[in-house]
Amino acid sequence: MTLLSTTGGTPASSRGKSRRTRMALREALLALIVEKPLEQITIRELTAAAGVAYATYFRNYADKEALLHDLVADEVATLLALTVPLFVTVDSLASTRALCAYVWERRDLWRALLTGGAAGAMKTEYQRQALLMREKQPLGESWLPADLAVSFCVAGLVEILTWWLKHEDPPSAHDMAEVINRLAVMPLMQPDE
Amino acid sequence: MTLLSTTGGTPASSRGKSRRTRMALREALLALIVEKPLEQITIRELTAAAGVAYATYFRNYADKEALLHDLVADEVATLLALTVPLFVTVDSLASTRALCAYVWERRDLWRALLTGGAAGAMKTEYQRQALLMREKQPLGESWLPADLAVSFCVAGLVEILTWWLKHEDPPSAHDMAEVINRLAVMPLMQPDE
DNA sequence: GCCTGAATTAGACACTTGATATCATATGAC
DNA sequence: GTCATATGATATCAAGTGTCTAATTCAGGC
Repeated sequence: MTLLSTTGGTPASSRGKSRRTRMALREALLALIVEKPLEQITIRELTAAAGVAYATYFRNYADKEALLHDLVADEVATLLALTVPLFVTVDSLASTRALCAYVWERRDLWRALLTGGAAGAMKTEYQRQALLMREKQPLGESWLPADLAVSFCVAGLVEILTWWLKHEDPPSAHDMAEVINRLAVMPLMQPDE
Repeated sequence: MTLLSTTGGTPASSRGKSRRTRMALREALLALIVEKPLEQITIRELTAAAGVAYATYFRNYADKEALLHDLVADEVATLLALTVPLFVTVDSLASTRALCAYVWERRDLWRALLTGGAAGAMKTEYQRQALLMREKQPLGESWLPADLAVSFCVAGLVEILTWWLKHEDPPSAHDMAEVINRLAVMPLMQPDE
């Protein structure tokens, strides 16, 4: 079920020791990224938190950005799979509720990724994957350019979800689905004249 | 001791040499930020591009972030003054057109700030100032929380403007005003039932 | 249970960069 | 011209990245 990182460089041995190393690094980064952006996290403190030697980091990742990208890309793929139905289904509100339910269910993870120092990377990767998806499955004609629609929708989604998970007394997933639908989904539809 | 010559706030020197230094640094940063984010710009390369000594940078700005913040805060204040009318006027579309006309008129500046490495700082500062503005002039009750409305609107505005200025064959300001109004302004209004 | 190769460890190392300090020089206001 | 002030040029420190080497550990096949 878990999508493994698709970092090409390492041979088939990625099931042994180095897999555990990478998992430890990912979890350590996830814990650190909650409080500060990547630039303020040193590789030394990251490896210390993961219980891994400093030099080992560079045998698994080329630089500091590579690990964050790995982590973010995997999780975004899951989120994107729940985002696509918003626009290919007839009942968009139901799909939006499913999306919110999932985010709420894993709110610890998404709070870390969205409200912490990975927010920028999240939006960038989300948009990148969403634009790739659009090319595969082109939507019908619309009153606004398709890539603008994608960029706006993703940016709005990230913004609203971030606000939600940052809030100390957060509204229910049901209410948030209403907000998302009204702000980031419905406005993209063809205006009926 | 004349009040006029040594006006409070900035020392009398801000009309002389150091003013020219700061202007040179701002323009150099503006040129460099087009291609890469602030983290990848070294102060040594910045001062070289500005034609000033390395140490001089720190006599004018506390650290690396200060210059970018200075630059961004000034321009954002101008943009925000044109953003507020979108929500306090009856004819929001007319205000949106004025906003777009201004951005188009100064498109070189805004292309540098929005499509380059300052995009993140732009959004952050735009939202920060907009939230301050909201506290001074509280809007009426709405179906969604005021701070979420501000965050979403600013994020959407930045996203759409960025797309516009990145585009090689950009639509007219008039058309973009229509898009902005439909995506980032109207959806926030009270739904009529 | 042992062997073998791949991965990790630990430490030192060169290099880049942010930020500070010092002193001589140049500039602009009066 | 004088004088306060800003700048130029340079040295320096601290911190962090990325590389390298040799010794060590570990997983899995025999």
